[in-house]
Amino acid sequence: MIEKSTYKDQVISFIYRNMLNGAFKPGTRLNENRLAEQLQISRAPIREAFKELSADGLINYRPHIGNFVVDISCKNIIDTYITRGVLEGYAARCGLDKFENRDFDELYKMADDMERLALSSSENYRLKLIDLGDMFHKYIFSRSDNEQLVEFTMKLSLKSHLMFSKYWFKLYKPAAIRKRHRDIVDCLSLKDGFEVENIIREHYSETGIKIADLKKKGV
Amino acid sequence: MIEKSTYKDQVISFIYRNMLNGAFKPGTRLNENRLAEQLQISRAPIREAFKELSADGLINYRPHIGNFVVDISCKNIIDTYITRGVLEGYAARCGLDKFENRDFDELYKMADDMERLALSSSENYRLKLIDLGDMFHKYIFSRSDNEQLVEFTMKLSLKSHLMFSKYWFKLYKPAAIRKRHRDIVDCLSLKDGFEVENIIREHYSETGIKIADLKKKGV
DNA sequence: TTATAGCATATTGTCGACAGTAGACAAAAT
DNA sequence: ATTTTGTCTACTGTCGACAATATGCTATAA
Repeated sequence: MIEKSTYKDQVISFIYRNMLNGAFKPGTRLNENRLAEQLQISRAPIREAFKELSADGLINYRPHIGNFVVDISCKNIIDTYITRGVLEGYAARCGLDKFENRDFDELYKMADDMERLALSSSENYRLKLIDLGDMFHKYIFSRSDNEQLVEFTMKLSLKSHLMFSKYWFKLYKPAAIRKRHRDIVDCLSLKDGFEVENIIREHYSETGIKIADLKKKGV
Repeated sequence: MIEKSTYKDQVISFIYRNMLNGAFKPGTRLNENRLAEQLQISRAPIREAFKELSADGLINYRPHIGNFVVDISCKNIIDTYITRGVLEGYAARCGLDKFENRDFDELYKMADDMERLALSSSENYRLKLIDLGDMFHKYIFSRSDNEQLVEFTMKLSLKSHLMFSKYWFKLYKPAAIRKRHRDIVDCLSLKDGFEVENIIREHYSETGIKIADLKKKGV
């Protein structure tokens, strides 16, 4: 299906790109006039884009003052990951009955591919690794059949993707990446809802703490 | 402190009020021009308000078509309450250590007051009951010290408040309201995180199912 | 009669201009 | 020297008008 695109949507993806490539660093002020001039459009669609980004928690809006790329504290990073773990953990538990053997095969394969990608030093492969990680987790929480749960989970996914993806490849060794994800699949295949929630919560809170740590050290 | 208010904020609370009093029923189209004329302002602040309401999941935005008060399906009602239970349950678990005896006294008192208010037939007391219910739960999840968690929980709180508060007084008998909430406090005071999560999840999923049921019967 | 193409109308999307506010700096008062 | 007051500027908030789009209606063709 062909997507209809307004200026607002293009502004949003423009800002996404700039956040990802580091042009819009945390704390940066996003000036309406400058952006409008830069993109050769009026301020209206810029403002609409800001509202949406603000709702997703990616920029910080202060009335009469302006919009700023969110600058997340260490505590907030951990909170975000913990919350993500709670949501995805429960989502996985809900969808547990729907997983079949071919799902586990697929997920194991993803975990193996992650290791392979992580072993490469190419920038391009690194990006693929990040995408694959997103896919892995989305595969898991999407089974829940609870729209509200999925919506929140994806919101946090987007946030951590844009804010922290630059850290991800520094967190774990390739073999550890594989193991951490295979462990989740192992747990899923045992169909023990309680343990599934636990391991996914652990998975995220551990990562959150590591990223907060990296940030504190000012990487 | 003096509150500064823009037109956008006033539009938002105008729409809140109308959703609560039933003037803007689920599915209603919100026409920009009409609202602008009605409130004697331009369309700009109206559109800004829409963006914010849409982000909170209270209205539904369809590009190039318009904005509509969300019309939630029965499944979606249940999903919303289940998710709320998951979030508040975990938040309560996180803040469990911070609860002291005087907190439990306070919470028990709230539960008792709820019964008293529920016994009255006055419209005004009914509204107070709803507020007290919100306070009770907020008292619990606010202890978590996890901003992200609290943010999501409050979002769902707002949503269910605006969409379903008209149903609440039909759900349980006054004595049951008291008991259901006292049970939660009992559980909190035992400081068993696992059980706390469970009882709060139950609390919400049960309510979600009941409301979905009422809606299906077309009350 | 039914299907399709084009027109009409209402509504959203975008524009450029102006109004109002926050924050910085300079001037005045103590 | 320090605090207060006034002014100036850059920015956000709001405006009314126009452009683009969706949808229903009508006319035409099969």
